[in-house]
Amino acid sequence: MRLSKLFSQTLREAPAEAEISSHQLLVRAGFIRQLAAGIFSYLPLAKRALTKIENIMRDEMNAIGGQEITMPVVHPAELWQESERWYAIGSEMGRFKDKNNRDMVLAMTHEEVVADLVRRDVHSYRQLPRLIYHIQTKWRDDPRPRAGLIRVREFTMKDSYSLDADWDGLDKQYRAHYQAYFNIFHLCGVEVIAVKSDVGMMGGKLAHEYMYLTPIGEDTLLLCDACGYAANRQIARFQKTAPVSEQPLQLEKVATPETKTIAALADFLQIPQSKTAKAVFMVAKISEGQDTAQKLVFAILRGDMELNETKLANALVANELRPAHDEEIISVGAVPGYASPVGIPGDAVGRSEQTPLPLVVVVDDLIPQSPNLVAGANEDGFHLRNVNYGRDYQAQIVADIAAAQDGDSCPDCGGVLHTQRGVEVGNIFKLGTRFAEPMGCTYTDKDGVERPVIMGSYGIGSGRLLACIAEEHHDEHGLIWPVTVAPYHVHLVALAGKGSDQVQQEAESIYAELEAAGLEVLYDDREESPGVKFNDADLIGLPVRLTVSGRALEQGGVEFKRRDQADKRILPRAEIVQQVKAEIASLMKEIQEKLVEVSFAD
RNA sequence: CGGGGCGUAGCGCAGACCGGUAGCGCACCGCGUUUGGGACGCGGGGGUCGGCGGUUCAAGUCCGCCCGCCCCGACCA
Repeated sequence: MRLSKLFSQTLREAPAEAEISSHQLLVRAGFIRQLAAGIFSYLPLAKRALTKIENIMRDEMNAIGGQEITMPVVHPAELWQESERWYAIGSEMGRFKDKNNRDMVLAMTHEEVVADLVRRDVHSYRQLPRLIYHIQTKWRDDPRPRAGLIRVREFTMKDSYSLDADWDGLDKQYRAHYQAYFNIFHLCGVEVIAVKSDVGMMGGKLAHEYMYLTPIGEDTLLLCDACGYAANRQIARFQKTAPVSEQPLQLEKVATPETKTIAALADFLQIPQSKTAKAVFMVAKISEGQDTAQKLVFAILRGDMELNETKLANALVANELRPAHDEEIISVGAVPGYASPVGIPGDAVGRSEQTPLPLVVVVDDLIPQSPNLVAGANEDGFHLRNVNYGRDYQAQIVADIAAAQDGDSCPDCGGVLHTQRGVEVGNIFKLGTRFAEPMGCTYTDKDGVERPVIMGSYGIGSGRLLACIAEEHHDEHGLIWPVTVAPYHVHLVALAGKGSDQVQQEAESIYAELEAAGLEVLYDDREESPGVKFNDADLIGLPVRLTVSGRALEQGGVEFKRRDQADKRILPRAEIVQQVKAEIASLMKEIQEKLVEVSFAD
């Protein structure tokens, strides 16, 4: 490809809104252009890199028995109503009506369509197991797209769906993906760790997320160096230190003016925060079939702990959770800043605007073991000493709802947990019968018994992966593509001044030779100064740079430089093709060697 | 959805407080010089100043409403 003909242009300065390196560099190097918030065009260089990423995914999927298909981007709403996700998912789902006024859905993912295909075509155990996958555009109207390609609304994803007759089969396909995904990320030059994750809107039994560790990541992970425990903060467990047991003492009201926070309370009473109870009010939407009930949630934790909303939502089986307004808190008889469940009837009903809201009290599982806590008195300016769970109040739900924090103890080995940020570049889910049951995907087994198909679903976003590669592989001058995903392998720079036809002719013939040898070459044939050409080469970041110049020709060849190394050397004119091929092969080998068997951590 | 910021040429920005002919750098086009790390000279093109409404003799500038984009939070297969 001649740079003079390429549809894109490098920029000296990145748009002001680009903050992270991958975003700035991909824009400056002419890979991507933004159309709207979270919606991007991919120019030729990006398209070529994406195609390589996707082909790596194809190879690995095919290697574990995958068969590529394509499923639609537009789905009839009925399918999503059958799975009930039409009701469970809010504004994130793109909905519109067709010309006949029928509700339609823009695909966020394809479990429903897979289920529909399966129930139409799969009837016998002889048709299982199967693995199908596709690479398709999805739409998720994310409340806040950000960080360039890391978090977008329209994106392309490779997703695969495993279909099995039994749970052992699912386990096999799950483990096959577990390893295949490590292979894909290693081949793309991105180190990841697999962490257990929340199953979220997918439902299902077990899920792992593949996290690329980076400070710009939006997920917080808890990692244990001692035993390797790794989990998304959303579900991370930790060992709670059991408090020293005490005889329950008598309730005692104490005046605590202007102490509406736990910190202020502990300070005022000169007690540790662990001797206080914290009340957090949320409003949960809980779907009951096609109806959605709202409940006012009164969550109680020890004062030294933070609420983990995902754990709370899971304990409630809620699809949505938001902080309660003060009026809603007051409507059940509690006082914001001085609230506690003591004296609030368990069947209390509050009001949100005009709607009655049933109350549900949830306490963290450490609370019943923690005696004589200080909690609010539901009276402005007063707290209660010696509040004891069971004696003074009851909860409908006792569960682990506390967030793990830096320095907490590892749930598996007791070691110290630390937090790190990461970007989720892929995930694998054991769906089980989450979609097969409601959508009627059944097959007949050997004994003539009808059984549900057991499903798994596995996704990798290709654009996000591209961004993570760029994030990982760059320096102050520009991108540094791993050879496996580089849009081209060789950046051929011709430094031909006017009146130096010889350099131009040599460059042209070297370009032709490289192309003829099957090498992928980006040839800078523009009339630009050397500085511009070198800077653009560094910015675009192809693995190998060849410079044809009068100086190099005098030394008998062309100058060779790897983008990831500083040193340069002259390749003899006659050996250019052969040596470049050898270099590319050795770069490929460097990456191939990173492929390792990763032990499966359940 | 809450908090904050920003919309002036393709990109980066000035002009706005204090209303009076819309500017600078880069990029782009032409000619010439230059060619190993973002060259130089001369000439040139490109703007509904995010939109609508208001105030005014006069609005990029003042007022109101709306839209878009970015950041923090909420949310998130």
